[in-house]
Amino acid sequence: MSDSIFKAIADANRRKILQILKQQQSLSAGEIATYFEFSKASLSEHLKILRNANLIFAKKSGQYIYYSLNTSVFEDILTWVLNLRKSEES
Amino acid sequence: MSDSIFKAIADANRRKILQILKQQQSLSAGEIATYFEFSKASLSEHLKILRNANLIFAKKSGQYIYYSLNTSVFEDILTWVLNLRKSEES
DNA sequence: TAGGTATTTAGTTAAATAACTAACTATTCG
DNA sequence: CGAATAGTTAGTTATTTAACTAAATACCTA
Repeated sequence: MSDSIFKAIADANRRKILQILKQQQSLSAGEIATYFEFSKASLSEHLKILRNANLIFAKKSGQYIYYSLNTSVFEDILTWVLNLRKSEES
Repeated sequence: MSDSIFKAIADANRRKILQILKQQQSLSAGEIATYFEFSKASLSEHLKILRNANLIFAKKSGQYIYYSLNTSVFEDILTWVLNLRKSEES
């Protein structure tokens, strides 16, 4: 279970990106940027971290790159949490 | 949903502490320290971060402080993950 | 009370992180 | 081709984080 996932979701802005993508299905980097105050370069860095953690997909189409959630990776976090939550079974 | 929880679980050593406490129910700081290479002062800092995030309980007994998991807080993380995982419902 | 053990706090340092601006790459379209 | 747009990469800087050692606090026991 990759450390990069936990690092990725440790940042509030990145968690916000995930929420936005949950709601909007698929958005270009520029569209995501409209939700934030910081520069596009900063957003690009956040997207890279989310991509490296496999939390989002990127699909290039023309001059745009569309991002969407990779919901399957959340299963891993889920498993981790459930394991700690349950009082029996190691 | 507190940022401090995500920050707390972002560190691999702290996640290891949670796993150890899951298995052992309740351990003193010194007992937890035997699982790690780093100093007791460093461990103490990690425990403080986990305590501030409400992920663990501390109960003083004589000269020892016993730590245990606060499993109820994992419900919050669970809710967060489930919300992102499900494809409908915002 | 003095000495020992357990743990935390204070102060420091090195490494990691998040932001910025500027420059670069890729694509579109006149 | 050349300009405009979208996005990333490079390089810098300030802040945060995780570690260390040393000192402080708290409790126990002879």
